[in-house]
Amino acid sequence: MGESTDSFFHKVYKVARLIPYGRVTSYGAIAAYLGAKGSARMVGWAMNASFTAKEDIPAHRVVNRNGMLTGKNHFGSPLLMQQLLESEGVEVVDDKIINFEKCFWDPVKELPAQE
DNA sequence: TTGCTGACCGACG
DNA sequence: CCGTCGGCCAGCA
Repeated sequence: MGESTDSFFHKVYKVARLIPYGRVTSYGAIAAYLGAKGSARMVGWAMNASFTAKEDIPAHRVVNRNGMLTGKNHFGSPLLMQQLLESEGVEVVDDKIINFEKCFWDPVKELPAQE
């Protein structure tokens, strides 16, 4: 069953909403889970559009593979992304997540196969 | 319609 | 270690 009635963006949002509180994942991990490993850029693009989405998307829980807050400039304030993460107990220093491996949540491992 | 661009990633020298 | 390049593909002028 897995029709493609859902757009790629919508699939990205669905996964993003499943990221547990206090955990983070990467653009590439979400792309890989959706079976489009090479489309990590599209995940970032989807996050950019997530602000206009009707539902709340925890975009601050999505960082790049190095655990760096590369998308911080797309939040209202460049400090907002870090503040949101720290409010969840995620330590951030110099735009980089401390103990990234520990906070990392991999949808490919944590979630069942995509529909 | 064509041709950029982009919150990425991995490979190469 | 560092810079650069190709690939991926949805939006937009």
